Amino acid sequence: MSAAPKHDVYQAIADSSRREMLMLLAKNDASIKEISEHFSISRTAIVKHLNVLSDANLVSDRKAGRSKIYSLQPEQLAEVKEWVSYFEQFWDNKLSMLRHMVEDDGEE
Amino acid sequence: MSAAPKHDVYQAIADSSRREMLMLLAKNDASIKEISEHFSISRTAIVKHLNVLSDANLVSDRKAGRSKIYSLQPEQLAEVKEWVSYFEQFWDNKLSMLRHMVEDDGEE
DNA sequence: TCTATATAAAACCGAATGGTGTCATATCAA
DNA sequence: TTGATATGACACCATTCGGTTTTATATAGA
Repeated sequence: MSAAPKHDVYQAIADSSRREMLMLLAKNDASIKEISEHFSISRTAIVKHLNVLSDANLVSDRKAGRSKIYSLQPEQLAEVKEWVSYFEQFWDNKLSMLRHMVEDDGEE
Repeated sequence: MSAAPKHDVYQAIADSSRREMLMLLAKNDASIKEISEHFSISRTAIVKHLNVLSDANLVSDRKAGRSKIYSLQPEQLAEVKEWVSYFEQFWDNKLSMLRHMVEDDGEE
């Protein structure tokens, strides 16, 4: 039922600036201007990155006066987690066993 | 000490063909030809993808007669897992708490 | 109303990406 | 040796990506 993302989450997190933006938004919601202050690239470039994150449903935004506030929407990251989890058995058995034990409550 | 990857792991897994290749190699080592048979794109394209995976240290290869056999080398995926884990608290507290408990043995 | 502020929108650019096809080389097997 | 097989190495192509600058619009406040 979730909107089909134009950019998928893997593509969205492929860029380190975008990963930093997600980390930033994990701490606090922020306007475009506030986000820009943490990076050396232009505001336009920031907005493009935010659009990619938005297309991948990793952030949401709301208007507030003349600013646009972005919020983290991390649910889609669960997909990445799931995918990577498949490989956990190859480097850490203890953890993947625990995961199986714990995660037995409503997976599809 | 690990060789500095030219392509990073996030970029490597951004492409769905490359993710499929990793899944494939998780089941069995495979030659370029064998891998190619699972995809509709050209062998040349396959090789390029494998080079990206190799640059990111996600696969290794060995020569065997006239074939080149690729193996999964999943250690670098731990980095992705770690990064995504930071966000787990936002959608699953139980798991991230457990992770902290279990993972307390030698994380530098 | 006027001005400063925050964002939007568009055109442009070089480099990287994902793909192709062609030709060359190495190796196995008759 | 010869032919088929598996890979390597190029050159080429269209599109996307990450970035820029410029111009326009909306809103808050004095």
